[in-house]
Formats: sequence, structure tokens, C-alpha cells
Amino acid sequence: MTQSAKGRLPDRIDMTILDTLQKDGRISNVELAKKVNLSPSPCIDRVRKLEQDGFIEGYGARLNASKLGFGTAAFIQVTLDRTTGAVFDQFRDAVVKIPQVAECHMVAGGFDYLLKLRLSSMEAYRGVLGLIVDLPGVLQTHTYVVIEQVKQDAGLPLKFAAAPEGKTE
Amino acid sequence: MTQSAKGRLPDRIDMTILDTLQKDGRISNVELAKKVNLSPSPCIDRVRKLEQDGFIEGYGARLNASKLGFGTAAFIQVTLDRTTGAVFDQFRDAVVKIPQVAECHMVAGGFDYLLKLRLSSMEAYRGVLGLIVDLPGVLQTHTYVVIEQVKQDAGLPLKFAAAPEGKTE
DNA sequence: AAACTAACCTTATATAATTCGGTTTATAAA
DNA sequence: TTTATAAACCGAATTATATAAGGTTAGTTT
Repeated sequence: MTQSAKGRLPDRIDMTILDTLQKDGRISNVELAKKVNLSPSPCIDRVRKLEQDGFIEGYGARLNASKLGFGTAAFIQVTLDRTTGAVFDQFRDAVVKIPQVAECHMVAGGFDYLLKLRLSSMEAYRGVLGLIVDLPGVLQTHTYVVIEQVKQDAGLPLKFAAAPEGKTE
Repeated sequence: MTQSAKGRLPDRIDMTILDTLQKDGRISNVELAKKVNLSPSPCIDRVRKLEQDGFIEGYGARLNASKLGFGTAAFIQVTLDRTTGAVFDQFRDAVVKIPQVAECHMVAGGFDYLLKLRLSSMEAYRGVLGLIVDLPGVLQTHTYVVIEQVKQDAGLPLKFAAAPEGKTE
């Protein structure tokens, strides 16, 4: 078996579909089909296949954070005390449960985890920071408050995609 | 004028709609209406209003970055030389044009900008870093490569939303 | 209490999604 | 090169959904 078990790799048309849906997830199948020069039937077949093969994980509305009371964002660097390996698991299990933690990344190069928080205010920040400091294994933290969102949540630059396994066109 | 010019504030039903669409942006209006105990007509009226009032900015497919050749992520801290105020503008204008820069935040507390990159490989990282170092005003950078995505792109925790201006229920 | 407004429901119409059978095109084997 | 096979595609029919219009209720204001 030289290739992934289910389905073939996305071709150029699939890439256009993905890029289009990434930007407008509620485009009608009829419109999408026009855009990729297909009739509706094979177009929706491709979309379903992309969903089933896991290239599309879901669809979501992009909400305006500021207008909904989440105008404040902050990044928190977290360093753990590595007494045991289980510390990492405990920290991860606990941190993902905090709703205000929008992202959590384990990183290399200076500290252990980088968290992105979405908050309503600095008061809310103070509350959440209290939670994080008390999480298992946390040694120290450093916060960077976001002053201005210059660019956010840009989609995947599919034009620059490396072919996942073999020929993509 | 004590309140925002157009439209009223989202009530509890609107919040449920927003939270639902955030998680499933392609839910049919019929299903959505059932979920919030409305008939389809007032439900879609509310959705349209939320769109027009800017609470919903758009819809998009969530793509699997790894399967599409963007398995590598990295954060880059950027410090500028503040010779002039225009340096900030120049840097911002230039950095937003780099497709691999998924996010760019101006932050307080140690450095100036925090960038999030989505990349296909470390080779790609090397190329993009070269671009960033050469951007106008860049004094120094520090990179943190993401080892593991513990939590990513969690939606807004609307249950914890502060009422934007007044009564939200 | 009456008038007004806003939100809602029901029904009818238009549009889109989905399914199915058949055709073309590409791929592989003989 | 020819033939067999599979994949992708198209068009038409069906089903479901979105959209629009008219009327009703509930809440507010005067």
C-alpha cells in the first residue's frame, strides 16, 4: 500500500473548493459548482469526499469578538516544574477545560506552553490568570496583552501548500 | 442616543443561535429553528440581523492543516527599532501580506509583535523567517516552534460573555 | 383603554440539495 | 492497438430547504 487507504489526494479542483469554502463556508453548492466549472452533482460529491476524508473538519460562523464582549486578548507563557512527566498531562487536561483559553500550544525554546486567551476585560483576565497559576505544575507565567490585532485567523495559504504525499495536480 | 444606532442587542435566543452557528456553520435554518424553539421565519430573520449588525462576520470551513501540508506552526516574537512611528505602519503593511503569517498581534510587555506562522516544513520556516527579518524596522526576532497543539481555535465562550452594553437577557 | 410596535406563526412560492441513470473520459490490461 | 474497467461527470427528477407575504399575538407607550 503506497498511498493512504481511503480516497485519493486532492487535485487542483479540490484545492479550489477548499479555498472557496474556507472563505465562504455557506456558499451554495450551485455557486460553488459554477466557480470550479462543474455541474452541481460532482461538485457536491467532491465536497462530501473532502469531508469524509478529513480535509474539511467542519464549518463555523466567524463571530465578532469585540461586539460580543471579548474585546481583550492576551498571550500567556507558562513554565512548568518538570518533577515528573505526568505534570504535563495534568496541566494539559486542566487547561483545555478553561473556556477562556482559546489556544494552547506546547512549544520549544524557552518555556513550555503558550496560551491565547479571549477575555471580556482586564478584570476577567485577573480571574483567569488566578486559575492558570493554580494549575498543577505551573512554575511561572508571563503575560503579553494584545494591544492591536493586525492580522487574525487568516486561512491556510493553500497556494503555498506542499503536496501532502505525491502528485497534487 | 444611549444605544448603538442599528438594531437591538442580542438576547438569549440570539446567543444560542450564535453559539450554534459558531460550532456548525452549515446547519440548516430548519434545524436551527428547532434548536431555539422558533419557526423558521423568525429564526432566519434573527440570523440575517446578526449578520447585518456585524455579530456574524462570515462563515468558513475548518480545514485540517496537517493533511493539507501545514503541519508545522511557529510563533515569532518581533522587536522593532523605534526610530520613527512610521516604522510600525511599514512593518504592519508588509507583514500582513505574507501568506504564511496566520496571525499578527501588537503586544505590550517585552517585545512589539507576536506572529503565528503556518508552515509546511522547517525548510519553509527558514524561507519565511528570511522574509520577516528583512521587513522594515525589524531589530530582532525569537522563534518558538510548536511541538503539540493542545487546544486550538476554540470558539468564543459565549456563556462567559459580558453584556456588551446593557441587559443581555 | 387604545394605538402602536415587535416578534412570531402559517402558508405559498422559489431556490437549492440530493438522488439516479446514463455518458464520457481516463486508466490499465491484453 | 484494442479491449476492459473504473472513475468522474452531466442532466433530469425528486426532495428538502430558503425565502417572502399576510395575519396574529404579546408587549409598550400614550
